[in-house]
Amino acid sequence: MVRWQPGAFERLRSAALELFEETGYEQATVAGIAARAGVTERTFYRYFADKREVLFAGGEDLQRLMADAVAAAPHTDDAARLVAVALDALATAFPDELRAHARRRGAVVKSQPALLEREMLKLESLKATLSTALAKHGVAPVRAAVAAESAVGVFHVSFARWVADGEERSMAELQQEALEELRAVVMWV
Amino acid sequence: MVRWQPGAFERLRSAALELFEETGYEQATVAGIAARAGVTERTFYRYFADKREVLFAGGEDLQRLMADAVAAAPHTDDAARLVAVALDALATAFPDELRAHARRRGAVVKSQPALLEREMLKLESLKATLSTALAKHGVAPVRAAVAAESAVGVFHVSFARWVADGEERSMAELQQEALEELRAVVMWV
DNA sequence: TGATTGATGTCAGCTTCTGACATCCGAGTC
DNA sequence: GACTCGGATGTCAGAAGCTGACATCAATCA
Repeated sequence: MVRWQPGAFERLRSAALELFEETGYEQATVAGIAARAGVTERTFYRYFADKREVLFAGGEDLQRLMADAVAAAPHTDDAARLVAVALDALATAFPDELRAHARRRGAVVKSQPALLEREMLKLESLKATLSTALAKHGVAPVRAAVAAESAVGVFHVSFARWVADGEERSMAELQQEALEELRAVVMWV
Repeated sequence: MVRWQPGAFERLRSAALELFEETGYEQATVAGIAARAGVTERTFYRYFADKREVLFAGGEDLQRLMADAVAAAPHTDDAARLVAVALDALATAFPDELRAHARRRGAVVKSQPALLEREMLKLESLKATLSTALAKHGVAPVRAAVAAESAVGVFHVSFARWVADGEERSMAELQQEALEELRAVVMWV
């Protein structure tokens, strides 16, 4: 009766993840996802820029969370301290309740280079945001850029471990450990 | 007369770069590139997996160069030393003669998120290669992963600067400087 | 009731990318 | 010189991703 039920966005996300799990990313068509969500293909593209993006919606929230945390940090140009603030903020975005869903999503992403590619672009965007945020605190450009690369690198490695089978430690713990490993490497030079 | 001139691969690469510069990446069609190179669209796809890839051919060489250098390094599990070896190897792949071409290519890549995305995937691949190479030397997995993230981060930042307008320093110098900045950040924690 | 606005549907069309098969050129063989 | 064989290319058809333009429907408010 009704032409459209509310929540098309969420329905599309769920439908896509399910279909990707069932048939594989490539086999699943946008038309198929849309049909499962009860809308047309055209509507899919009104919510998501492309087929891949349906798995990456909400990435801006993560950036804003991190950027706000750094911006609100006590005034300092100590890059290391600001990086710690950024990592703490990121950790809060991945509570244990989300791990099960993150694993499902991660399995799909890992299966397809095109999706890994998009994930890397999101991380690059995160790097750029962090670098800018650091620079606003007075960190010199090159130092800010390198710090952002390493910080997001720590996040990336930790996230991969957080999602890995059997892993139970929190993002905060894993990031702490990764950061210590980074220290151990750099100290030795 | 002749059905095909040798060197289709190089002709396609040149034609693509030129056309991208003239009309922009999105406006340029694969058919247009192929026509300019004197070949059909189908042949383009025999050389390059997709439209973007024409700007990234040769990435495997870079990986091999780095992997070989690390593999040939004196036996040690000192990650910092191995990272230095990897960065030195990477620097040799970017002599000043290549800078002009790298700038043209870089301008196109920077103009299009889809291309930036592919570039990030290549860097991710480089990270994976380095992480594996470090692990083969006995570096613990997490440490290897974090070290690879930071090392490729240093490379990335340095490469961006190397290609930037007005920059004249060598990749080796820029990487050295970036590495020192990284040290300064991490030391402070 | 009527106007307005936002979400959706419909449709046409371009482009990317792939599979299948035919064709041509060059190199070696007899 | 004729034959053959393999690699590179051309031809063709078609699926799927994506976009612009325009119509339609439902909720809201005047």
